[in-house]
Amino acid sequence: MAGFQSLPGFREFYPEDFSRRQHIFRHWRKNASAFGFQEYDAPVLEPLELYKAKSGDEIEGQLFNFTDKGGRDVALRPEMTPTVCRLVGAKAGALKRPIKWFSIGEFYRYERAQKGRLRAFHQFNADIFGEPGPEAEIELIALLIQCLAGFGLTKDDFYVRLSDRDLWFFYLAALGFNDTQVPGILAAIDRFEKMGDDAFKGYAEAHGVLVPELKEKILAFLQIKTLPELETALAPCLTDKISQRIGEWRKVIAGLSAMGLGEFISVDLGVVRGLAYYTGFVFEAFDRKGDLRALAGGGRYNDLIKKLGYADLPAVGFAIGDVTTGLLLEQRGLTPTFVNAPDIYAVLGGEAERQAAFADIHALRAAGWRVDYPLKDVAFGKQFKTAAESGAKLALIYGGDELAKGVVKLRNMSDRTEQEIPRDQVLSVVRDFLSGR
RNA sequence: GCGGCCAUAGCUCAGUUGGUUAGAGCACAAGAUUGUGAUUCUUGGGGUCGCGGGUUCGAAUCCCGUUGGCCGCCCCA
Repeated sequence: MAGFQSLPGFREFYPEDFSRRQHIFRHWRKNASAFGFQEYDAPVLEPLELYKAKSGDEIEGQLFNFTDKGGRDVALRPEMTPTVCRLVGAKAGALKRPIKWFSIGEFYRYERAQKGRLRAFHQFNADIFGEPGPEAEIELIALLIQCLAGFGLTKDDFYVRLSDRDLWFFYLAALGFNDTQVPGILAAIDRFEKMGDDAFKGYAEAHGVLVPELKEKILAFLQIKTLPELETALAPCLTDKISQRIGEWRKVIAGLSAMGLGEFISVDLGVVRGLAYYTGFVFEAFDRKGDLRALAGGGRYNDLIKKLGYADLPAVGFAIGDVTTGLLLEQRGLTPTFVNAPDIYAVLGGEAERQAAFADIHALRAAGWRVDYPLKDVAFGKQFKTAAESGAKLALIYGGDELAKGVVKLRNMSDRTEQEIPRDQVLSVVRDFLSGR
C-alpha cells in the first residue's frame, strides 16, 4: 500500500459514501427549515481561548489545537455551541425573536477513535435563543425527533431520554445537600448506569460515605420513568421552585404528546450530561437496542452567553451526529441506493447518433434534468445495462433507425415500455414524463 | 493518555513444519453478442503480503520496532 494514508479518525467520502452523507444532510436541512429555523455557518478554526472560557483548561487535551504562524493559539472547533453563542451574543439586541438557528458542519476532537466516535465528524446543531420557557424545549425536542424519524426511524428504533438538572438541584437541596456536595452527586448519577455502586466512590472520598437512607432516595429518583411517578416522588418535598418546575415538565410532555410524539419520550433522570454548563432540561436520543453511542444530545444553557461576555440570554440547543445516525440507518436498512441517479440515460448508436444526440442532451441538462450518456462507443446491450444500474428513470435511444425517421425512442426503465417521439418534441415529452405526465 | 486483539488484491478471505513465479470468490474491464436490462462462458487489469529492521541459504509465515484498524478504560461538549 504505497503512498499516503488519511489521518487516524478522519474519513474519506467516496461518491457512494458522500451520497449517503448528503441524504442525511438533506433531511436535516429540510426538517429544520420546516420548523422555521434559519441556517448559519461560522469558522472551523477558532481561538483556543473560546473553548477554555466555556469548558475550562482541561478541555485542551481533547482539542485539535496548535499555534499558528502569527503566534495565536487556535483550535479546530470541537462543537458549535461557543461559536453560535458568540454570533448571537454579538448581535443579540438586533435579532428578531425568537432566534431559531441551525447549522451543519464538521467538527474535530483529538481523541482515540472508536465505533461511532471519530476525530472528524459532522453535526447538525439547532438552538433557540431568548426563550426562557419550556415552549423552546418543545420546539427543539420535536425537531430532534423529526430529524431522526424523517429517515423512517420509528419509536421502536429510538427514543429521547428527558432529564432536568434544575430538578436535581432542587431535589438534592430538599434532601439537605449543600452546594459543594451537589456536583459530586450529579457526577455519581451520571456514572451510575455504567458503574453501579462504584459511581459513588468519588463522592465518598470528598464528602464521606453517603447516608444509606439518602442514597436510597436518590436511586429511587433515578428509577422514575413517567411524569406521574415524578410528581408522586416530589409530593413530600414540594417547594415553590419544585412546584413551578413540575408545571414546566407537564407543559413539555403535554406539548410533545399533542404533536403525537409522546411515545418517543422517556422520563429518565439518569441523564445529567457531562458538562456543567447545562442549567435546566437535558435530553439525549438513543437507539432502542442500546448498542450504539448517543444519537443526539442537548439541553438548556441559560448562563453560557453571559459567561462568554455577552448579554444575559437564555438558550436551548441540541446536536445530532452523522456517525451514529449513519450506523443506525445502516442497521435498519434505511440507506438509499440511488440518491444521485440520473433522470435520463441516453443510449447512442454510433458517432453520427452521438453528434445528433448532443443537442438534446445539453438542452435537457440546461433545463435541469440529470442526463448521462456513454463517453465512448459501446454495444447497445451494455448501454441498457449501464442505464439500468445507474437508476435512471428513462432511457432516450438515439439509433440509426430512429434518426432516419426523425424520432427518438423513449424507454420507461421501470416498466420497460417504449414510445417513439419526434425529435423536436423531446424536451416537452421528457418534461411531461418526468413530472408525472 | 492506558490496556487487549488484528493487518495478504477495491471487498470477504485462503495460504501446509519457513521452500519455485502468492491464490479464490465477489467487484471492475474486454469479448462471446453491430438494437434492449437476465443467465452463462472466455479473457484481462489489479498485490514490494501495512511499513522498517532482524534471524535464515531462503520470510506473507519466526523475532523486535512502528503505523493503522477494531474493542475496552479515561473522556464524551
